[in-house]
Amino acid sequence: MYRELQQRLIDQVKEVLKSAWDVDLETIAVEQPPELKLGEFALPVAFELARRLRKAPRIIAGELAEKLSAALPASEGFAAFEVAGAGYINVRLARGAASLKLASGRNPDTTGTAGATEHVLVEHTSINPNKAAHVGHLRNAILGDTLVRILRADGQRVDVQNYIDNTGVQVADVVVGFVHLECKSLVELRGLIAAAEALGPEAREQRFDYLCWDLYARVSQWYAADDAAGDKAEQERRKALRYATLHEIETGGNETAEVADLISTTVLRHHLETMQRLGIVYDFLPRESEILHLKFWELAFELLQSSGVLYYETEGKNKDCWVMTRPDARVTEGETDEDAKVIVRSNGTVTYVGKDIAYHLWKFGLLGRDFGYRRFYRYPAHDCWISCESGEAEHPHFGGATAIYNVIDSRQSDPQANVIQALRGMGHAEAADHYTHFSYEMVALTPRCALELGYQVSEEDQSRPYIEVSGRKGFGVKADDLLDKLTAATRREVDARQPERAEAERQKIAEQIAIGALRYFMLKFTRGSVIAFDFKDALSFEGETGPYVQYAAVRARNIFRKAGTTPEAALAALTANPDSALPDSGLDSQLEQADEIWAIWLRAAKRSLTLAQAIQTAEPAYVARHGFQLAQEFNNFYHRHHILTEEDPQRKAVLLATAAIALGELVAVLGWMGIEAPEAM
RNA sequence: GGGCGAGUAGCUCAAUUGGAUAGAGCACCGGCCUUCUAAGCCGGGGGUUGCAGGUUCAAGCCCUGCCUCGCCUACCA
Repeated sequence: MYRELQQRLIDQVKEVLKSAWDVDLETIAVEQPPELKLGEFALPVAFELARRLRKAPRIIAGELAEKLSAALPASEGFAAFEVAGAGYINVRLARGAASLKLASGRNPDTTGTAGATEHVLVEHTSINPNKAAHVGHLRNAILGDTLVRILRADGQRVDVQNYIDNTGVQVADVVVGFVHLECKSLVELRGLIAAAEALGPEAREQRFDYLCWDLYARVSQWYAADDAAGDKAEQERRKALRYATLHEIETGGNETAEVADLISTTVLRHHLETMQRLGIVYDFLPRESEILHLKFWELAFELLQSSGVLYYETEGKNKDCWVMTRPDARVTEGETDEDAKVIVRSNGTVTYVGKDIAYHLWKFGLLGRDFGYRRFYRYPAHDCWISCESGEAEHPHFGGATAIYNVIDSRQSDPQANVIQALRGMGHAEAADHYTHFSYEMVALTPRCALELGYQVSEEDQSRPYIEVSGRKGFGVKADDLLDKLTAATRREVDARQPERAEAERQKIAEQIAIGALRYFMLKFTRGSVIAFDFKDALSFEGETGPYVQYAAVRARNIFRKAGTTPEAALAALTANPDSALPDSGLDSQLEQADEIWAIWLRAAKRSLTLAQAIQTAEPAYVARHGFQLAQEFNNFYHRHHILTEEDPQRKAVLLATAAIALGELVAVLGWMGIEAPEAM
């Protein structure tokens, strides 16, 4: 609602400027005064006009305020226009009227920026299926899932994809590990997996993706051939084995490929289970194996050639390669562009970026070919599909999106830019414009955390603020370990605070709080900052944390339970009495007198503004902050006003309605972040 | 060398994208549980926003030049 009033104000300011002074301004800055008592909007526009109109800002502000006051009557919700400071115009809302609107449910989520016609495709998680998920993958999945939730809250149609690179070198490395280091046959591997699965989810360390974690690190070490048997020749032999294995996997139809498929599929299932613990689900899992076998690249190659995006290099270091000019390249006429991006190598094989271009043509429905589909994983509410060469006859259609978001860390910004450049070069400007690389910085470990986990940390690394996580080195915090640790910590608290509750209930609450803590932790940082992970911060449940926000919601719920009423009834009671909106009546005067009560209504009114900002800037941290601030305001309100013992019925009605609005807003915002408000804490 | 990101309180981070006195959390110090749950509330100290210029009525934010750190920049995927 705040957003709509802000837009109304901007439009009116433009109109007044035009009619009174014949001034056109592109943008009108609107902000909020530093203190709530000064008003809800502040216009600094008079400063901008001072020179132009040859008048002091305060004079202009006074004249403008008067004209706005006449043009925007109280019936629209604006109560006063006041000149303040050196020339600001502060705008006050009619608090009672605004609150009544909110109480009657006129506070839409949707921003109206995209509309329901947009078909959005969000890709996130995309973990190489060769080892257990770690804390870095959690940031990706939580950011991606939250993006999906806020886009859906905005009314957009969103499909969620998790890309699976099941034929890449990372999977090949684990295949080399099982086949050549562990000397396991396909049959033996099947037995090993069955045995590991039979131990159940409690035997974390024996779980297959955990075994792969260790093996992957061992293989990476083994390639270096700096062990006893190793020399230069041995190193070459091992490297050759690596690429031969990769080649067999890419080609398919052999036992090596079957081993790879078994490994990647098993690990993938564990990733889906891990993410499901956090409430993260997917609609479709496109795999690289199908991009290869269904010849997506061959089609894309023709399109790239005919559009002139790719050209055959005849000279220089990229001789005999098909290359592409980089987006920011400065190419001089007649000279060889040595900096060009190689898409097809001189041996005829295609690079990762090439395959990615083909895949993205499919995403926008520009390739002219589709995957086969079959059901792969069952969620309580829906099926998750996976790509295959020829699948089920009846299936949903994925791809053909009008806008896409790729949640991928900032290290991939270069290849991402290459894909966008290719789309643009092929004449798909529309697609390129709606391609968002949702970029974020990595999660690293603090040196203290690394030492705590028992890793060897060099002197140099110890002096750094953080150390990069590395799957190759087996260096990192596994997602399930972190979740287990968090849940154990929340469970101890819940056991102490809620001893009378049943075991199953306590466990459920503990898990909800653990998820709240983890998801909020990953969302509170803006995308551009590296998260230096530390158990001390992640296991904190006080201050700016998920549990803090959850606790505020639980407190609000307790009020209604003990009062024997519901939030809906409290809001209905408020709106049932139309006189309450009049000045000097209960509602308006109470809100005027108590900024800490009004603060909650105002925060609730900013719902769509927050959503719009979060979407426009692709920054979920705005949502996290909005939730935290609301929780702070609610806790403040909670302490100052004791609702159940309030004797004045009119006053009690306002306080109850305020709690109702706070609760509704807290639950909604937590929902955007994929966090539940527990029954008790 | 080029590209991207970061540099703000002791620590971890914000700052409505150029606006009023740069804000939170943690840590530290001091108060508040016979109350709708203290996973909470109130108060306190703590800042030359990496450095130097510039643009502007107004700069943490924009421009120029430096400094420090991280990532990317391969016919790896």
